[in-house]
Amino acid sequence: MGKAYDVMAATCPSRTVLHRIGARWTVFVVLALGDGPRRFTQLKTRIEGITPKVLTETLRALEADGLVRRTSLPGNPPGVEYALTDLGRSLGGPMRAVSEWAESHVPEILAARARYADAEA
Amino acid sequence: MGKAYDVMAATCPSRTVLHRIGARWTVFVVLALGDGPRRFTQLKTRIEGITPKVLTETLRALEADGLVRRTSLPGNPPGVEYALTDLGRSLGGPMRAVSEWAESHVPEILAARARYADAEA
DNA sequence: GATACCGGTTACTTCAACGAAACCGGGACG
DNA sequence: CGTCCCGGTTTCGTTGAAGTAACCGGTATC
Repeated sequence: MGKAYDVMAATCPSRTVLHRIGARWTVFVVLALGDGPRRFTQLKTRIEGITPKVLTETLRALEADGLVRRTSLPGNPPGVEYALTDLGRSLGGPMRAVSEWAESHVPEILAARARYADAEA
Repeated sequence: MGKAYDVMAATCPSRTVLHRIGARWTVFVVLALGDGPRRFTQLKTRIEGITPKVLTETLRALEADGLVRRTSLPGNPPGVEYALTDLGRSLGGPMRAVSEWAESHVPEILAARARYADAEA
C-alpha cells in the first residue's frame, strides 16, 4: 500500500502541517526550545528581532498543533514556561538539519545571488 | 571559534536563506526535482495546485540562489529543463526529512488541533 | 508612591505572497 | 488555415502574515 499522506496532493492535510512548519518563526521557536523549557522573555531575548505579538501567535499555533506545552508556574514570581512535547522534540532533528544547512551554505548562496544579479544587468 | 553564521542573530544572512527555504512552494519544487530534471509542465502537473505564475517565480528564485539550473533544450520540440544543482541536491536531504515528518505526523497534529479547538470552546 | 519587570493583549497598518484569469509567440499537427 | 501544446508573462485583486506601538494587571522593589 502507498503512504497515507502525500504532500504533492492538493487537498492532503499534510500541506497544512507543512505550512505551519514553514511559518516564518516556527523554526526559531522550536530550535530555541531544543535545550529545554524556556520562559517567554527568554525566548524573546534569544530569538533576535521577534516581537512579543508574533512570539505569542507562534507559540499559540504550536501549542494548538501539540508541539509545545504551556505551563503556568504558580510560584513567586509567577511565570510561564514553554516546553517542547515529544512530538515537538521529534521535529527538532529535521529543523536543526535545515537551519544548519542554511548556516553552512550562506557563502555559496550569496555568491550565486551576486552572480545572478550581474547576469541580468 | 564560534560558527560563522547564526540564525538567531537578527541581521545574519542565514535568515534570508532560511526565508527562501521556507517559502510556500520551495519544498515542493526541490522535492519534485529530486529524481532528476523535469520540464515546466511536468512540475506543474506533479505539484498539484501550483499556478504557472507562482511556479515561475519559485523557479527563478531558486535559480538566483544557485539551487536550480535552467537549461533551454534547442531540440525539436524546443523545451526547458530544470534540474537541481549540487547545492540544490544537498538541500534535498533536509527537505525530505521535513516533508516526511509532516506526512507521518498528520494524525497526531489533527488530533491536537481538535483537542485545542474543544478546549477553548 | 513611583518605577520596573513579566507575560502578554489590542488596535492599526503595511506589504509581500499568493491566486485567478487572460493572454502571448513559436512550433507542430491536421 | 485553425487549433493545440509548451512555457511562460501580465494584470489585477485578495489576503493573511507580519510589524509598530501603545497599553494592561499583577508583583516586587526602591
